[in-house]
Amino acid sequence: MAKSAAVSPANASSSVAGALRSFSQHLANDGLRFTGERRTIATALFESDSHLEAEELLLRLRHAGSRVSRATVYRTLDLLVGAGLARKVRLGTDHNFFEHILGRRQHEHMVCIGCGQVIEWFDPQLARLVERNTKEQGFVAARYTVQVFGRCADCADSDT
Amino acid sequence: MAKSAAVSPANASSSVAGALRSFSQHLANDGLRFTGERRTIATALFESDSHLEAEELLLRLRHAGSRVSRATVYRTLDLLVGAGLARKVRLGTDHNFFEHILGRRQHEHMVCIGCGQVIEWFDPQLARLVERNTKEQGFVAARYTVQVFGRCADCADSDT
DNA sequence: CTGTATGCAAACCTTTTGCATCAGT
DNA sequence: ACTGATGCAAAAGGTTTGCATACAG
Repeated sequence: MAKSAAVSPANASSSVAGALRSFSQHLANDGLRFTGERRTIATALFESDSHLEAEELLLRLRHAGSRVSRATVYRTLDLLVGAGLARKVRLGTDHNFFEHILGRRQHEHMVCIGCGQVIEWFDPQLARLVERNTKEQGFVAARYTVQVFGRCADCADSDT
Repeated sequence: MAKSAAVSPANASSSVAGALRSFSQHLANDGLRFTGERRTIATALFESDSHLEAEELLLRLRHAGSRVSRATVYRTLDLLVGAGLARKVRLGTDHNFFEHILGRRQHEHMVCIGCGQVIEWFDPQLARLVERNTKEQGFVAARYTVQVFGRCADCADSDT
């Protein structure tokens, strides 16, 4: 699927390049190196159009002929999160998902407990609501996540 | 701390009894047994005034002289969640917390990344917001959780 | 009595880590 | 060259499971 220097999501390719540049700079700022493995992993995440688990990402890279190790995948994903270029989210399972942040506004997830489908949603009022409640406590929020579990339209229909 | 048939949170003792009754009925409905271990574990959770990890609960029971096994603690906590008497929440760490639902309205959590303190909060608009957004997708929500991470008032102050 | 539940310890699974080797800068 | 990065495999840590034994209904 993902070739070495893939072209993929056409309209996103320029932002992928920009994100890689940004990642590289973040690394340099911290005296860290922009290695081939890091570029490969970051690219795979940036080109993915939704949340991805570490194992799935590793599999894709392996299928594409890359020899990166599982450890490096985890280490790099953490670096991406630290650089503010990705987000780590829990969706009810026992492992994490990662999703890049490429100019998309923050969104939350609805997880269907019937078919596993994940729907992204956004409500401008949510941030305000969180802001209001944290401020009330003198709490300085850095980030927040919302997960809704239930049944999607299709699965709800088949409930008779 | 928690004696065998402790008196504890005075004002809650009657609801603890009610919750135990409810648990017992749920079990009976499913052809399951209300064993001594299940009563012990459920009581410990019901008497706890906030979120508790399985390991901490096990420790408390052991200190109180109980011989329940870790496996039974996990199995029983899951039963309680299934019975709608408890909630399993993730607060950023790699393990779950459990909190009983004894007539308290649903609340969300703010976790301080400085001192680990967890603040509970509630906003009547939140449920409406979630409801509105799920309905928009034809999604039937069963439950939702919100976690906010940041620095509490004290920790924010010590940031210079 | 019958079928569940328990305890124990081993298994699981994702994520992390130690260490020798490799490669950016 | 210097120092950080990688791969491998083992360790970790919370949670689950298989199985023989022990009880609730």
